[in-house]
Amino acid sequence: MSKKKSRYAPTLNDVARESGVSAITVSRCFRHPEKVSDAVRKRVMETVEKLGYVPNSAASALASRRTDVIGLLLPSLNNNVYLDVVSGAFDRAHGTRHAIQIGNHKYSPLEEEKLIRIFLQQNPAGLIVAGGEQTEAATEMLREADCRVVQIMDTDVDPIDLVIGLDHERAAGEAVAGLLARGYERIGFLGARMDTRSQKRLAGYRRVIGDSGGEERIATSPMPSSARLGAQLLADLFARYPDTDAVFTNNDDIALGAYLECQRRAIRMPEDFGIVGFNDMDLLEELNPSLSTVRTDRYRMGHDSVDRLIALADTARPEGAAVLDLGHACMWRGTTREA
Amino acid sequence: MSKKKSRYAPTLNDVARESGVSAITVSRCFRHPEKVSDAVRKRVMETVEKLGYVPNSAASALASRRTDVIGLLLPSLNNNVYLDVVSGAFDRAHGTRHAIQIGNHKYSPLEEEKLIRIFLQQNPAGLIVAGGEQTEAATEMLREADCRVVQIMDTDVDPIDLVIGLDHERAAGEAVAGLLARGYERIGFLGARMDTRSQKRLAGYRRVIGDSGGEERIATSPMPSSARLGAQLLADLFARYPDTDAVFTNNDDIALGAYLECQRRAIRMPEDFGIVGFNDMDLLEELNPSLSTVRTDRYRMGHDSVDRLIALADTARPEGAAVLDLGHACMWRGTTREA
DNA sequence: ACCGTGAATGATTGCGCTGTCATTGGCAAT
DNA sequence: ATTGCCAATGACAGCGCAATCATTCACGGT
Repeated sequence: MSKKKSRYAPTLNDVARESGVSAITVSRCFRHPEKVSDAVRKRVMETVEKLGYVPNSAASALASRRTDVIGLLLPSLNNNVYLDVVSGAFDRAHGTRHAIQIGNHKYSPLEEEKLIRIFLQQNPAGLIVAGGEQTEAATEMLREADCRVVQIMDTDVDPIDLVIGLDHERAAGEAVAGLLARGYERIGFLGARMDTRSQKRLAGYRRVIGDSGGEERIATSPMPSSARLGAQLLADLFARYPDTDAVFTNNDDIALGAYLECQRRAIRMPEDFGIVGFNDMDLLEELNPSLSTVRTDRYRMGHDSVDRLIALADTARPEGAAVLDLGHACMWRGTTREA
Repeated sequence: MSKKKSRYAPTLNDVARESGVSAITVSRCFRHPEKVSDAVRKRVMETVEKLGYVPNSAASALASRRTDVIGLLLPSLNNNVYLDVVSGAFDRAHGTRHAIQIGNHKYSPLEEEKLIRIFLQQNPAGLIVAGGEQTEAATEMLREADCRVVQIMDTDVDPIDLVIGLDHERAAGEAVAGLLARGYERIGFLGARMDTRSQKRLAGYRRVIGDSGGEERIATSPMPSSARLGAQLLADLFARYPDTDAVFTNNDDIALGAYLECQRRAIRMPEDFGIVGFNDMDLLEELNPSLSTVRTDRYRMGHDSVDRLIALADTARPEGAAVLDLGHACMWRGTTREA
């Protein structure tokens, strides 16, 4: 046993010799099992078990010009929203031969373009990109890509193969309309890290407020979301619009901050003030009163996009791109009055 | 030209031809830049830029029997604790040629063993494993592995190359001792998902309670942590020990649940009841009163383990394994009295 | 008996890169 | 001038696998 090298790692050839078949037959047992007779496959698989053979993915990738890697490009890893996506993606990939490779571009389109180039160069089995803020070059690469691409989070992006997301503008609009329906009249918007999705939520807020003839009351910050920032934004909003009686927030972190700021100011919820968050993080349902919010199914976005990519792997680009709207659900809970 | 294919993807040879050097020299510019003269390297790198060349990692891995992948084996992806580790690991790997490959074994040692086998077979640049609950076979594989292994989270594991973590038993003991020092006398323990780390925290609780001559008051559940479960566990504890005046909890989710249950029961914190959580999730500092907890540096565990692995890649197993204790910090905040 | 058919299996080749060893040439010490 | 040495660069082979094409063989229809 040398100090280095897992030297006895068996190869395809070892398995083939041991099972009395040719190497390619062993290969087929993994890649195209339907092309091998049951008897042979069983024998080969027993040898595989016995020797502890694990295919060398580098060799496989080199020979077939195709890896089993599904790339998952995200704008952040500091956010529960994306953790849910990751979790769904990994759950679906688990037990398949596919691996998920995460890339984090930190909301930088240039960084994203770089990652897309690197990922595509490795011939992935598929690619999942979050959000539709790519550079032109990146979009072009995705269009030309030799693998299927799933765009997640938003539905209103320029589709390539498949889009799985929701309509943030509509979801926000519905939440704000729900506040109006519940008798709140002077509704504000709190938002942090105003990326495109946040912009869309703001647009939904504006549309509904505009339609209702109400006044826009907006407090935003380019900083990343946090509860602390949420409290500051609400304080800011109150400073400018003291009679605000409800807020719709960009996400649940901000909502929690606003919620706690209300508690500090002894503002009664839902009687005198309403809050609606966005995303439905588990924790916040437990508060008293519990937080009203808009539920989005991030787990399923991750899960289903991997599911579709596995199904679509090795297929040609479909004629028309499909858009899967997973929708949303307004969860009216304790921080808003009854309708 | 086939119907698809990132067709003009340039290879090493293209770069070599274009720069007027041999292929191996281009290779060296990437793998061993110090062995190439500055002039040549500059010229080659310009060509690389010009052609948009990206090395084919499969070919590189096959030829060198070494990938640039650092495996990160985690017991869960539904938990902020591990998200922080992931985040730190990705941040450190960003911009290097190394990629992080996550594996999620969902607290199953058998699954972990399988993942370790698969990962090692790909000749990773390094491996990070969380927790010390491996099967014997898994431990053996890690010991024989042809790459450096970093064990994170705990410090009291049987070390292989490098351990980066903290002493959960000690941290818990300190937290409980802190509660005693703050005048709480009938202290309970709430715990969910009693994995080894939770067991260690429980052991720390027991030690300190035992030393103080107090009575053990323990409510645990095998279920995954959640705020809801925390509330239930506290209710359970009160049912059995109505005079409990403080709890140390397994983690912050449980602590939040206990906190909210106290609010529902109108129990005053910190006067009549103390709570100390574990992990220091950002959100909970914002509560009123803010949650006392034990801060642990998960981000740094992820970050530093990648950092060390990059430094140690291609080195032999060191003689003595090193243990890096990142320590912890008891954050005495609003849910506990002054000392 | 003959052929055609198709399922099962095998032989060959090369994917793109890097380890190894060989070669070149410049320079300091003799 | 000669030697030895080292830095810089190159030629070649082969990593482990799968695409491609070739071969074998059983079987049913005529």
